[in-house]
Amino acid sequence: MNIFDLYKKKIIEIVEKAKSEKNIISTDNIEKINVDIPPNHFDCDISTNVAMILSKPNNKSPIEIANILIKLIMTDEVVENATVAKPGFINIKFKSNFWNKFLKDIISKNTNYGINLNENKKKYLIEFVSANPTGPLHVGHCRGAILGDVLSNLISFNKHQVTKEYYVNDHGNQILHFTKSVYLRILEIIKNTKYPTDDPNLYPGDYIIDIAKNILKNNKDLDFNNFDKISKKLTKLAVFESINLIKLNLNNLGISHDNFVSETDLVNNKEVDKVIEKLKKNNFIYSGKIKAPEGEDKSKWVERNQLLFKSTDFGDDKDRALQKEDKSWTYFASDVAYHNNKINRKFDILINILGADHAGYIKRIVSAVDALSGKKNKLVCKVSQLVKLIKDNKPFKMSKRKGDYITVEDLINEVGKDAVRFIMLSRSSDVELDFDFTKVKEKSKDNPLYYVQYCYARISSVFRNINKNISDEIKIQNYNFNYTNDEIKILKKISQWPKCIEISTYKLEPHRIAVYLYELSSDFHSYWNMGKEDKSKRFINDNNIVSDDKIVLLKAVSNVIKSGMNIIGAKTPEKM
RNA sequence: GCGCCUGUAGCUCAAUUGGAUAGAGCGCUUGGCUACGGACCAGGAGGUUCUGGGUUCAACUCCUAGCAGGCGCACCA
Repeated sequence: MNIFDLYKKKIIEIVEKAKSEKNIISTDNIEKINVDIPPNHFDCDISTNVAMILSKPNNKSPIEIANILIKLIMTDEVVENATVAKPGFINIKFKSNFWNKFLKDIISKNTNYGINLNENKKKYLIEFVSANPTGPLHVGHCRGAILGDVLSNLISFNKHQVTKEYYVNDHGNQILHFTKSVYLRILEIIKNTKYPTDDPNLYPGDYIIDIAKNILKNNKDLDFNNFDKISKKLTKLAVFESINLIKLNLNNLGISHDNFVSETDLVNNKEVDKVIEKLKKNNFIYSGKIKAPEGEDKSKWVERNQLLFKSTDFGDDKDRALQKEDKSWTYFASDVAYHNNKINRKFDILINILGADHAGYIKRIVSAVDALSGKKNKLVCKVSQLVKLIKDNKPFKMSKRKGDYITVEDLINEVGKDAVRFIMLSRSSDVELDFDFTKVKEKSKDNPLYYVQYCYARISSVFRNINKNISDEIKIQNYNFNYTNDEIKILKKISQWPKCIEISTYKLEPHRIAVYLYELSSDFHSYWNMGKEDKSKRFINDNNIVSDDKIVLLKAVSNVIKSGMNIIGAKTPEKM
């Protein structure tokens, strides 16, 4: 149960009652009230701003309103005490039987505790990674990949339906250069011709050689004498190899997509032509010229007459080109077709995860979705900022020219999948992230993954000591315990879990989960250490028994850590 | 020139969708292992939340004008 939602309803009931008894006149803005967590130094469990909200419509001071309301709040059977604080907050402390009810409920829910069932179930499509299929994933792709995956976990944790999709840009010039690179590596193998290293269009990485070898191995009767004749076939083969490489990388990160949608297929199926027609009909397309941006060297600018989409109608700074000079479609044009395809599949919410370097692309694609759906379909774009790699306090540089960038594989081999996932989520995606190799490998408080896992392992060890398993179901007859303030501190933290889930989902900010788990672990470690001086706070007593109230507490903490780590996609080992 | 993101303790970052006395880790400093797991804990010092204006009972949060850093701004994808 979400005690904040629950008590908000209660407060509204109380306000209605006060109105019917003519103690207050107006309940305007009542939907704006909050039930929140009070700051630590107050000895209470929840607080509400209701008096401040009702102050104006009733033409009374918040303190006056609060004093009227606390009399009614005090009559609630679960309330021990209600007080009014400075600007007009009402602080409420529960009787200890309240926490018993709370615990009984969350223990029965197991790892389902925290699911937000207030919303109607929706169909989500989340597109993420979508890296060019020209080689393995590198660190730059990693953060967005994890962000997308964890958002999917979060959304499906809340019982919505999620489809995870990867858009394969297997069309256009980049792919042509890529195919050419593979081709030249093949020639290098079968004809011993030297691979040109000075052509900046060609891909330098050694993995191209592996792709060439694989293609040769599986296509023994293919004739490689004429590039133009086999380029289409070769592109298909090379992209296939590349995507397999990427799938492997993703797999090692614990990520799997439901669909891979091919750009070439969209073009071949004439979906681009169709969507252009649709936009033309609705008057969003014209033939015109784009002006050079201010402040840049305009001498090299070539003005061309081309097919443009009126993205400025939707707030973009310029209209966007759909067709190249040779009349082939631009990347944007086929992406518009792809998004039309998404709209036709009737999702409620579309989400795209993009890297910081593509942030400038958002307005035009959102504009396209607005135009195509008549603003009925919403596309939400989430940007993940750069990751700065640091080793021994020095930045770690990669050179794209040499193709010596650090791959996802390198990263996982160095620090492990779970650490990569947890660290990438430990900060808001809006800020650049320092990924410090040295620290991530440390097994200390510097490393939040271990800190949280250690908490779970400690709980496991208690169960192990009494010959039980942490995942065993527990059966308690009567929830009739008296928790101390130190224990209630942990319970209060646990009570915030549904709120954490709700906000993380609403704002698409999964880092809040990592932060929360760290804080919960901190509260737990703190309590654990109290047991050193105060035996009553140890979980296992002198007779090697764990009392029921402590079992329940342990179980509640471990359930939340378990489900949080499930969402993040990191393991919770019972021993470390 | 324009757009997006960021600016909070010496450093790296949080801050409950506008709440009360802005919190963690690292670093500095004092203390705690015969211990249910010390991969841990308790205490101390450290702040004009980049600046100015505005909205609000209430602003790190929203609006506005600046400053600084990052990313981007053609038919690349």
